[in-house]
Amino acid sequence: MSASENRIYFLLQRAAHRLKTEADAALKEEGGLTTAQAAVMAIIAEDGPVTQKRIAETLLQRESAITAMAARLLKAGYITKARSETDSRAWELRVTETGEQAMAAMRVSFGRINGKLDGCIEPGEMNALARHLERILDAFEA
Amino acid sequence: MSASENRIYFLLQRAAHRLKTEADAALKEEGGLTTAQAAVMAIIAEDGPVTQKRIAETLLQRESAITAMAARLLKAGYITKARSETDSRAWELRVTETGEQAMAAMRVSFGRINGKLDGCIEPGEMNALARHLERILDAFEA
DNA sequence: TAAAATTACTTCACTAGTGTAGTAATTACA
DNA sequence: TGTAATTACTACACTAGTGAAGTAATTTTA
Repeated sequence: MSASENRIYFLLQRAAHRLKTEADAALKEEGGLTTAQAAVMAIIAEDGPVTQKRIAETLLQRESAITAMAARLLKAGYITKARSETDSRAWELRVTETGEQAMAAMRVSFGRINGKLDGCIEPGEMNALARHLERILDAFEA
Repeated sequence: MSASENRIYFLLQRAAHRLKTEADAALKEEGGLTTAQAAVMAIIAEDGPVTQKRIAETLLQRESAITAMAARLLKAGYITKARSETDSRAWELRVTETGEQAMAAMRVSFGRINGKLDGCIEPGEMNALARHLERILDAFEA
C-alpha cells in the first residue's frame, strides 16, 4: 500500500473521525444528543413526520441502522413512532418536546465546533472544500 | 440546528462514511482485510515492530480500540504479538506472511477506489483538499 | 384477481470505535 | 531506595454502523 496513493482516503477518514469524536465530547457536556443522533433528529425536525426509509436515504445508511437508532431515540423520549395511516408497513417519526429541548441544548456546543472549523479554513476556501466533498459523494453515489 | 451552519461537518461525515462503505465492499471481494484493518496493517508493515500505543497515536484512536483490533488481526493470522524485551508492559506487533499476502491482495481494489477519487477531483485540486483536511486535523489535535 | 415482485421494516451476528475503570510494569523523586 | 506517578495495555458497557435473511403489507402483472 503505497502511502502516498492512499493518502487522501485515510486523511479524510482521520479528519472525519477526529471531528466526530471532538463534537461528541463537546455535546456530552451539554446534554443528551450524540452527533449521530443530532443528524437524525435534524432530518425528522425539518421534514415533519418522516419514514425510516427516508432517513436512511438521506444519511446514505441502511434501514437496519435507522431501526436501531430510532429505538434509542424513542427510549430517550426524543421522538415518537406512529404507524403511517396510508402505508401500514411504514412508521412516521416525529420530534417530541423533550427532543426539541435536547436539540436546543446542543446548539451552543455545536456552534463552538463549527466556529473552530471556520477558523481553520481560510475564508473563501470553505466553498471549495464543500464542493470537493460533494464531488466525492456524487462520484460514489450508490 | 441551522442546516447551513452544520453543513460542512455533516458533509464531511457523509463523504467519509460513503467512501469507507464503498471501499469495504470493494475489499470484501478481494480478500480478508477491511479498510480499518488495512490502516493498522500499513502502520505495522511500515514501522516494523510497533507498539499498540504507537498505532493508537498515529490513528488518533484510544488504545482500547487497538487492543480489540489487534485481537482480530491476530485471530485472522495477519500479525504476531510478542512482548517487548525492553518493556514488558508493551507488545511488539509484526506482520506475518499471511498478512503481507492479504495486503497485496487488496491493493488492486483499493487502487480502483483511489482512481475513482482522483477522477472526481480536478487535477491540481487534490492538494487543496489534502491541505484543508490537514488544517482540520491540526486545529482539532488532542 | 390471484400470484409474483417489491417495499418498509426487523433481527441477528459482526466490525469498529468511545470512555471509564482497572492491572501490572516502569520511571521519577524525595 | 521505597513510594508515588506514569505508562502500556485490558475489560467492559455502550453507541453506531454493515450486510444478510426474514416478515408483513403493498403494488404489479399475467
